[in-house]
Amino acid sequence: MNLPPLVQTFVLHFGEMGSRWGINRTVGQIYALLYLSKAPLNAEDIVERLGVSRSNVSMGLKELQAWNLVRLQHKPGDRRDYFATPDDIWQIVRTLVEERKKREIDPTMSLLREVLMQEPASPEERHAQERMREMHDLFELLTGWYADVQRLDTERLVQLLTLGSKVQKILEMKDRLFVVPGSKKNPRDDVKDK
Amino acid sequence: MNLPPLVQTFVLHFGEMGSRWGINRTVGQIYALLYLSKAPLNAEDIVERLGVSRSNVSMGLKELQAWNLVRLQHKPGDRRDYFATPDDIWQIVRTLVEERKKREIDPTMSLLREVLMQEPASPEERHAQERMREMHDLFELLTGWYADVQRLDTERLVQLLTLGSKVQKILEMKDRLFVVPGSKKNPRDDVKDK
DNA sequence: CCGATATTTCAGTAAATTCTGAAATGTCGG
DNA sequence: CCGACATTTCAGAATTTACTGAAATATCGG
Repeated sequence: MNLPPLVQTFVLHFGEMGSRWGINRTVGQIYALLYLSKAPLNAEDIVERLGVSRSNVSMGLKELQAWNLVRLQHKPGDRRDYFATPDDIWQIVRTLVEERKKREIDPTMSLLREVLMQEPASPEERHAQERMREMHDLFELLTGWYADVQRLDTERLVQLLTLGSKVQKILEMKDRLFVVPGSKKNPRDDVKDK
Repeated sequence: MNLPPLVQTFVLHFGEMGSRWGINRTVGQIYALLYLSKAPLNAEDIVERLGVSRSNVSMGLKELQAWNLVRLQHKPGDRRDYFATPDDIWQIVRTLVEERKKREIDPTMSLLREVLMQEPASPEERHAQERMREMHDLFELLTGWYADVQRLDTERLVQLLTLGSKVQKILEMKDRLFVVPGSKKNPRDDVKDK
């Protein structure tokens, strides 16, 4: 491996982290390398820097492309393929979440919906179905939230995340401001909330 | 494998999904089984239902315990260990997120902080460091949001998630209500935002 | 302390995955 | 169409991970 020490540390770490996800070490390393690189790299560049075989790099790049995590580019007068990650890290996050949803959540939801249609043949199955229903509803809530938030532009998304749970406070404020006339919200209700 | 069809479908699916995470098939299956089960199960129960070796189950349970994903219980007059998942699915989510953070995000943040302290020895390293800084800041924002939200009780958390990005609307409303006196916000600013 | 039962450990094997080199395929300029 | 270069494919090798059975360890009631 032929990399500046600082880069190498990061690349090795992401190789290991990749293993903890479904992603293999080389793919993790390729991605990390591209992420840190100023200019796009071609396959041969990657081979030299990571010290793995050409075919391995080819497969790794193919996988990263399947995940929409790298962009293929070309230089004029050079017919090799160059690869880069998006400059905007938020775009990376969006892609990652989107792809994991597509591969993990969506199929699970299909399966849950299907199984929930069936008639339980025993109390045991009835209970199992209830549990699956809980999971289904949870995923629905989370994906609904995601679908909603995902549409925000980055600036607003950051705003929202920075707020965190302080949103609650604003909500409560809103509730106080727009009391339905006649509901006569009792100020002492606050005590209960504590 | 000796399971009601409906349960088996789910268990097999989670075995496969487990593989896509760092978790191996058997561990995924054990967890799925416990999740669906009404009563706690002992190791021998799991062996019978999944048709894997006793030692494999032992290791799998150990791993699930290390993840805090299962609770160990005992029945009076029975010295075998019984295992169950929390009844509250939100508790499960919280544990999962917490543990993944501990294993993946926290070590990555340490590494990033460490590498960011070093002096870049070349323009290449300087750029790499900038990229790492972006990642660091991103993670900081996300973990900050998480730390904040994680404290909410489940009811409020669900409220927040149900709202999704509608929070934005409320924020804008708040901004309009509490304009700093003298700032004279121009209504035409809205046009720019579009 | 003993025997019965439960769990864990671990060395060896099985299985799955990752990686490589060589060959095949694709693509360009001339 | 050819030759040079680029990329992909793929069978087998290397490595890693998962799994098993047997032995070791632990814990209980008596």
